Amino acid sequence: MDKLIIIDGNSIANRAFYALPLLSNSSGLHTNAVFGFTTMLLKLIEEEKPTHFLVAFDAGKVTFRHKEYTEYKGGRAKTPPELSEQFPLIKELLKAFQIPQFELSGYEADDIIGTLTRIADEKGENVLLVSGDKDMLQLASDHVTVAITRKGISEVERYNPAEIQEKYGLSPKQIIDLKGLMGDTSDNIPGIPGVGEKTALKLLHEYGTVENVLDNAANLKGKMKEKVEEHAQSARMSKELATIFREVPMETEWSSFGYGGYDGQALASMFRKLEFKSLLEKMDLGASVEPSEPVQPLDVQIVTEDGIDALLETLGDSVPMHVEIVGENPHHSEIVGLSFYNEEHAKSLYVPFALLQSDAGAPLRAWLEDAAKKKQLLDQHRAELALAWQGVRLRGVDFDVQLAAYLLDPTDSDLTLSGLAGKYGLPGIKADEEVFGKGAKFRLPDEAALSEHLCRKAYTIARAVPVLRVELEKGEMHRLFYELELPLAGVLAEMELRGIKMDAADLKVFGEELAKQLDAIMVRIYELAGMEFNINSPKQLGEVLFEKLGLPAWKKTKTGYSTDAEVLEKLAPYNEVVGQILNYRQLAKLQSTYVEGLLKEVRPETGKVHTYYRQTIAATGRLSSQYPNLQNIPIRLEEGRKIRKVFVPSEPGWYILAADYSQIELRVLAHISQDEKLKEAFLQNMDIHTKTAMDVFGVPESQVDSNMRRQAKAVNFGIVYGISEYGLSQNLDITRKEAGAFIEQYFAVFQGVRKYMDDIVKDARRDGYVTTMLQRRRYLPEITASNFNLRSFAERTAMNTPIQGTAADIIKLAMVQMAERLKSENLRSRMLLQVHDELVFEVPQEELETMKTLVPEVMASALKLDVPLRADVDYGLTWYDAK
DNA sequence: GGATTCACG
DNA sequence: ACGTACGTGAATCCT
Repeated sequence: MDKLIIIDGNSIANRAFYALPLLSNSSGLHTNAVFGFTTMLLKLIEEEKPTHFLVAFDAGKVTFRHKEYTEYKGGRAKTPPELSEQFPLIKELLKAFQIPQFELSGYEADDIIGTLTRIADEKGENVLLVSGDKDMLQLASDHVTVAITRKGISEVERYNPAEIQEKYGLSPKQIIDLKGLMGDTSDNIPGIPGVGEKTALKLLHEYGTVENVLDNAANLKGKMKEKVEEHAQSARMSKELATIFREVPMETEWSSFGYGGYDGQALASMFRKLEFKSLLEKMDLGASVEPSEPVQPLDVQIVTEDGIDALLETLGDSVPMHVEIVGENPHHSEIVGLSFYNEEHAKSLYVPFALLQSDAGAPLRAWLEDAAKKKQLLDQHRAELALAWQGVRLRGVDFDVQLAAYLLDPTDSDLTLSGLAGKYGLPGIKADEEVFGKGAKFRLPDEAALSEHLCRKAYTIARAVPVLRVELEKGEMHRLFYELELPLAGVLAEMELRGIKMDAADLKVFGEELAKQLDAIMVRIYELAGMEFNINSPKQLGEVLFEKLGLPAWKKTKTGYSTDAEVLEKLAPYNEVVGQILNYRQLAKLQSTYVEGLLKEVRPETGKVHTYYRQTIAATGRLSSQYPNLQNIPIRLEEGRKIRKVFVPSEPGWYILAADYSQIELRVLAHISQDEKLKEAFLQNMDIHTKTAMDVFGVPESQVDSNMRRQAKAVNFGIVYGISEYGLSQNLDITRKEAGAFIEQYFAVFQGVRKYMDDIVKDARRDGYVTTMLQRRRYLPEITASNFNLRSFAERTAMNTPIQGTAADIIKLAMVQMAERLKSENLRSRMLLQVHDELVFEVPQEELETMKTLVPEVMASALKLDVPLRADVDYGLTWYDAK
């Protein structure tokens, strides 16, 4: 038997658009409605296996309904451009799916659908009608099932006449009467004012139709009677408007809706354009790529003991390769094996890790360590760490696919090979998840499947390298890549492998003291609250504070009361318990994250922690740090700052030396904006917040008090973050108007900064991206959004990224240069940590004097700006003392 | 796994 | 009218 699926195109597109976050691909095309539409189509094809398929769209703006009622659909918000621009994409998508589309000028999709379902009814063919609009229920019949989307788009609720009867106690036809009485705000259909679904249902259960309700108005009572009598005409018209017209004149050949499946090639190319990577993979369309890149079966050879010599010969002087590592933290992970691809002979080679580590593997290990043998990898940093822990020092990497892809789009969250293959039109490759499974289900497959997959990786890297190389050139990021990021990867690995020594015993003692204090505070909190509860649970805490103790709740989160520090500080005067909770929170944080968290990461053999700097995470070009994060060790509050006392030199008689840039972001801003006043402040080496206070408040230095300086400092922060009145007012706890006055006053003085802020936003709109001084790039597709919030966010990002990103460029330069200097000057001092604007070293006593000058000198001269860069240095026996 | 909170620059 | 300061990672709770 035939089965026709009809989709209410406009309705489903709308549903998808509002149900999903505003996705966009890297060229700024919005894709959320298309994505939602696609998932729905795939699901329907898979689950329903339709023999016939059709999508109906509204055509034109004026329909016969407007002639009868000019207000029809008036007051409806205009379709946002982010959605309008997706309709052509949806239509293109449907072509790839080979699903017929239907629209007729002067009629809405509803009417086309109404007519088609009538015809199907008459022919006795089965129809599944999919819409987001409950009005469609009027079309349900023995042959027509109506599926209405609910919450989001993935789920639908199906209705046949019996189910409508069950849920509403109405027949499908009575759905029209329901709307006649209720009206519909979204279509501007009035109905009877004051009659909602409940009342309407009650009336219909009693009287059956609108007409009958009106005829029996006299039997109604009180207010209801008045309303019905007064709006009788409105109810009749509303019913008429709500009635789907089922006699649209159209030529219908049932066979023209026949569905024979989608065009895989067309769909794959569509998904690539839209960057629907997950769908490409899920449908295994990654394989059906552009004709220029057909998937080649690989000639895989698993290398054995006596094959090593031949392998080395095949590898030659330059080869794409892959190191398969299991585990998140490369400082303790397992290596599965290595794979290589030889372009010339189209040969793939797989080396199990055990072979590499055996005696027979020695020549290959030497080859890996030979800097003259060039290698191209995905994530050399990770490979280098994992291999180093196994005693093999990887050298000679001259291209890194992951690092390159990060520079091309630092916001790309999927820098795996299968992700990049989808994005850059490379031959398809399975996602690791598909081969290994994930979480508890992770398993290595048999060696044949394993070697095939890993060799496919090396092969994909081979295909990726030339593509990414060209893209880097196009974006003028080749120097950033070859001269900065690639060398930096090696510098980072060196720092991380070295690790930093911790006094674990001392940390334990600190933790024991914390535990005592926490115990005491906890007892006191229970006493003051009059009950025991989990202080760590914001939910329970909220109930205690705002319900039991009745404190005023003024800020909410998605799930309930907010209990963050800002709220608690305002509540502190009301009840002693609040201060105790703040205190508890502070110490609990130290205990769990810094004492227990750090102790877990200390290597018992060496007493060191080895952080893992991530070079491809932050959208601005900064590094991030994991396992443990050593970029957020407490410093602002003395209690927490004490944690820094356990970071000590790894050798007796050595010191910790730390140097941090002074106001690097504002100096960068002075340079980029060329603002005369700001440049002058730094050229004269003034305290920038005091100077800002003088200029903003118009007073001499002697009259700047600490409060004025504090406010000026907040304004400077705001400037760097991409200022908004609202943000500044929140930060300073002042009104928006006052914040606005500050900002205006600031810009009146720093006019070059104002011009920069205006220009950078315009540039971002024109180009779709912003760049740092070293050409690091960040795309901002939402800069043209019609949604105020999204657009504002993108504008602030446009202002902030060149500043934060250039500062990141500078300290990265300093790190690479510093590593070179330590080596060239035969210094024993070691660079250990980077904290965004600070570098930390361990230094033998006899090098203290040298390093005290060298480090600030290298940092200050890393990049030449039109204002001086300055780094302050200090040293001591612990990180705490190097302040 | 999302939400909340809080540590850093 | 709209309602967020920019960039991160980790611990904890709870659905």
